[in-house]
Amino acid sequence: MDNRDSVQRPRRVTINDIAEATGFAASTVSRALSRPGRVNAATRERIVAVARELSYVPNTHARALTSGRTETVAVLVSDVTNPFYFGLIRGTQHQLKAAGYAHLLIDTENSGELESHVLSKMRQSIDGAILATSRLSRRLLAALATELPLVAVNRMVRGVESVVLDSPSGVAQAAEHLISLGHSEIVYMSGPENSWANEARWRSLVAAAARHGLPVRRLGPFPAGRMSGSAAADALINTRATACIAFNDLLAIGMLTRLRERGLGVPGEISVVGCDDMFGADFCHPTLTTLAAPIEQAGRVAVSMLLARLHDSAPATRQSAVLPTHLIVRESTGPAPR
Amino acid sequence: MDNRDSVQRPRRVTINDIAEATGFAASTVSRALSRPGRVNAATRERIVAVARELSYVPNTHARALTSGRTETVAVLVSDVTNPFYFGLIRGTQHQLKAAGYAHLLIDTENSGELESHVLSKMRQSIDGAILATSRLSRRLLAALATELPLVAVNRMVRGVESVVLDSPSGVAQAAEHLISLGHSEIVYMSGPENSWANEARWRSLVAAAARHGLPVRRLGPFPAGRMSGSAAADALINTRATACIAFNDLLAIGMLTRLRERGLGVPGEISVVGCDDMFGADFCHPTLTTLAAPIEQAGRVAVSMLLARLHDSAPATRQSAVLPTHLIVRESTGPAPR
DNA sequence: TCAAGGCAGGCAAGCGGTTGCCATTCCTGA
DNA sequence: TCAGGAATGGCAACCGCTTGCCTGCCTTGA
Repeated sequence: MDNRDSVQRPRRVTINDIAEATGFAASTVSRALSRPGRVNAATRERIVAVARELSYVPNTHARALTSGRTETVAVLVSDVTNPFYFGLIRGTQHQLKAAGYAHLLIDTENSGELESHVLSKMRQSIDGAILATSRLSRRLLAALATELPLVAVNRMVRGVESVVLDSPSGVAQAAEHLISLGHSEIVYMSGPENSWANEARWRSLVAAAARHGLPVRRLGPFPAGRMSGSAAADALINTRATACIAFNDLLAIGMLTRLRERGLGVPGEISVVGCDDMFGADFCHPTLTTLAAPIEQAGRVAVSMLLARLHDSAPATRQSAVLPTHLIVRESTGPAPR
Repeated sequence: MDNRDSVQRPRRVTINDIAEATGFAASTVSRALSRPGRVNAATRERIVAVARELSYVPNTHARALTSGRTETVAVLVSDVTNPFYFGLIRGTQHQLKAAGYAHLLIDTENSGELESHVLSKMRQSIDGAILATSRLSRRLLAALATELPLVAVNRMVRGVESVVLDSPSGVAQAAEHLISLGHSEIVYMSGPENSWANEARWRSLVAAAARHGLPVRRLGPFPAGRMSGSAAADALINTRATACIAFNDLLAIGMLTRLRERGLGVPGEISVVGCDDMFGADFCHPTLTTLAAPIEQAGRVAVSMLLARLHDSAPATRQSAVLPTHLIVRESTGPAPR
């Protein structure tokens, strides 16, 4: 077969080359390499040695084709360039690499449609998927989970394994913090409506404020980007409230910029709390008080759960893991103005 | 074949199902789907209709196995969580998605070894690769390029297609800027030694300073992370210089933090210029004067070059593309102290 | 001593496509 | 009228690996 590429890819060494070199059948080579117990130890050693010598690399596609296993896990995030995902990407990546799995990172661009489309299209090329902040409906998510091993991050749905960050307790901490600083009303700057985390945060703020008999208000929804910060800040100023908790740090940082533009002092006149402690929260100005989430760990845990599911045929031991969050107080919060 | 997974993956529809349903041979179906010109228009329409009806999804692995094409491009970055890569990731992603290619993002963890290892292991699963800031040696890079279509970003090597950012002119602009502010010595805060961009920037700074008969100095190397900023700042303070250009924004932002800790005013006492205009450069404190690079565009261009290479059997029309950079002046630079 | 069973290895049938080559059919121009 | 060729479709051989099943042989234990 001639190759019209300018590039000549040298023929790769296959299992058959090893078979020929060792005198064993290809099937034996295959077993020696992927099912150690099935062949004689001496045979295996021999085969492994020759394989190494020829620098054999198994062909993923051939393997996937017959076995159905691809040793690949997809990680779906709604926006790769949202720094919030850093930790997640990092965590999943490490854990997957350690387990010898490939890491397929997919940006779903905040679209549930794209998300499910990708998932169905990819079904044959991945062993499982980790969905970070899925935009899918409960029903759809549950349905997908029956077709493909899935772990959701920051999304809790019956029938779907998940790892979630304990925002409720974190938001409660944030609320207490603001209340202890003398703020008498807390405004929640809402993120995208189809975000589970957004609703979870809002609900826990409502609950926390209720415990203190304080009013809360919700503004938004705002797209979860820095750009939305301006609109959010303007809306906040308009309420004359002195403290807010923003859906995430991106939004909070955007607000900080706008508040300064409009001459409002933070934390002098307004206190701002973010969520996620993402990259940048510690060097923006003023530095941001925020809810730190162990998101990298979440990634690791999610991978562990998924792999456990893939390896043991047993169904999940636990349906979901909850990771603690805690408040990091920086410069953006202070006493309420008198 | 029974399936011991708790999950039942329904048998997927194959090309044969379509063949059966339409009465054509599998080969015809295959052609209708992947080589439109090769079959009668009516036939193709019929087949495509049935395929859609059965919601047929071609099996990537089977296809890759026979054709060698995987419709997948790997994008290697030295650290996914370095915001500098945001634009690159985004740009490559869009362009690849538009072309129907899958985007395999790989973190090489700053290791050339890992980089070449991944590349050789992946050879059969990808059609080509885009190497962002490769840590590979010239020789190795050139060798790899003969085995696999490659486009390097921010790295120029004979025999390897590349898209580079015109740092020389950018650094020159930065130098002029500092000089015009009255600074009489510019210090370069060096990044990793094995970074091509690092050397390129240093060389152009030397050249620019020489044109003005001014001295330059180089400190470092410092790892390209925010953490290294402290060491860099301390080293800078020690030189008593009043202006520096940092290898990248990450380093510059790290320095800003440390300089403030040590009570040095920026830009009052020291001016700092970063490189890349990455996420955060516009909201750190003070906001960072930096060299903006159209990195997202670089990603797009890199993908275009690679795809052109993959599609036309013709060798590259141009070996490398150079993208302009420009200085964005923000708050971190100011007149030299008298 | 011999049946039963375990171990190790080989055979061959795929997995789901792609593609070189061949057979038909029909069109074209001399 | 007929050779030559384009258009269209089918056949079958793979691609590289996995795996169900079979065979031969060696252990074991009654």
